[in-house]
Amino acid sequence: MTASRTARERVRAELTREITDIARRQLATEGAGGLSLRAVAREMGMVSSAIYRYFPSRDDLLTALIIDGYNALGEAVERTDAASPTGDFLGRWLRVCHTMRDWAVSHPHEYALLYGSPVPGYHAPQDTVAARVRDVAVLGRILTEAHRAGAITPPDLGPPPSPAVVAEAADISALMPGVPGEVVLRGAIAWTSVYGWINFEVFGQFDNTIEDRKSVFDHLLRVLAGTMGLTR
Amino acid sequence: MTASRTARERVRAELTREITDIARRQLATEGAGGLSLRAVAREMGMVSSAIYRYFPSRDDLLTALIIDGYNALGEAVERTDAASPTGDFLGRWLRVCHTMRDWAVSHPHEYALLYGSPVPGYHAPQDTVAARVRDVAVLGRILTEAHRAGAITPPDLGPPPSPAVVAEAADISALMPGVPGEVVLRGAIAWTSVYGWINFEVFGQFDNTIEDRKSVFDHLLRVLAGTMGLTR
DNA sequence: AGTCGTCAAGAGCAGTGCTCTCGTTTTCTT
DNA sequence: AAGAAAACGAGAGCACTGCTCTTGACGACT
Repeated sequence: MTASRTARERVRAELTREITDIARRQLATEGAGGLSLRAVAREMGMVSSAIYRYFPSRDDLLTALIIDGYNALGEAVERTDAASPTGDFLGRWLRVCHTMRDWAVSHPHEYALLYGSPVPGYHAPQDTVAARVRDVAVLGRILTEAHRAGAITPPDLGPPPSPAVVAEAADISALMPGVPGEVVLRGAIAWTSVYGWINFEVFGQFDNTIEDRKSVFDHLLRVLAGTMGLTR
Repeated sequence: MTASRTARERVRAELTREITDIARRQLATEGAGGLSLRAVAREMGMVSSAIYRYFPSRDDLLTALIIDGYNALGEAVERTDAASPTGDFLGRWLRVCHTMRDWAVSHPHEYALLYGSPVPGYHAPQDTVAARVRDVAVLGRILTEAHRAGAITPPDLGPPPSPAVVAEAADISALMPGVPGEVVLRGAIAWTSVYGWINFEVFGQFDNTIEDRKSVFDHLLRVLAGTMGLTR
């Protein structure tokens, strides 16, 4: 009985997947604004209204693509970290961040969907949060393990954060049990710096200014490791 | 003679200004994607095709808004720095960056136009570069003057940058004559970190995570000052 | 076997950027 | 001052978008 029901659901799942695949291809070439439900339908040989059986609106399609994007990025990062020697904390930090940058550079439009300006009229639903934290969770794990191994000694770079500021980062601290608040904040700073760089690079702010961006990015990562006090 | 000619050009300039004003208001409420030439024309009591006498395409209107945005941000930053005591380099750094963040938070859609993902199908023409460097020029001035005053002693945060990496930042170095390459790079890193934070904040990445963002941002700025070696 | 839900298709609505044409008005030239 | 030239607003129209509603056919469950 489930077989027949599955028969229908299978073709439905397949069509849903085909829609997202075509949409992702359109997204990669045209960008988020150029994503057109009618064009997707045309490419599938369907009529435009039929798409709405699978995605109630354009925003729902975008949401699916966003979740897929977070998962693709998160999976790439997780795989990189899993392939690294556990005790090489500095190396893990460098490789993980390079993976993030590589992914962003090779998927600029998808990256823009995740970390660029929100699409007009679109507000991300809660469904995305689970997939969104995969990359920051990896950083948290690296810092936590490095701290346990005594590989973190943050340098003195000015006045320590006030308890109120430390408290503000409580949600991030939850990802790094046992790590002191100052180190958590340094990690968050490094995190925003990395994405700040990637944003600038992907969105063209370095055009005609910096050419060998991977090398400068690598230097950025090492300076950030220094500010976090990640020594090995 | 110029009076009569000016008569027409004056009304033209006035209408052009009215168009950009209405467009900016639309941009502020709807975002870049919701900017509609027809809606602007409607609000002016014109017919849509008349707008094209003033802006050949929607992209040209966007370009005008982008240039205006860079100038508004740059002017705010310059005014802040001009009002600060010249020798208070750390204070200038803090105030200038807070001004940038304040502007971004209070003009999120305009900010998104400047530093978010590029508008679909839109490629910034060269006209924007002159206005775009006003804020980074201010940072360059602060660092240059601080360096001359001996207020910069960058801490050791790992291996120094290779000559090749320093050479990549030549265009940025040109803004800071006499400043050593390592400091220039630290400055560029701080710069990308600041905008990385602002991006995260404006684009909603800190929602339900960090509440008192100004305070944490202030801490970020002080850590970055320490990274640059800006001590006073 | 009959009923009910799912589906693709088509027409249609309101909106968009943009083009072209047509009189009118203003400016420049002779 | 008169005529040529340029600029202008209005209107119709094209191709496109997201989305809704209805219709008729097919497949699934009682």
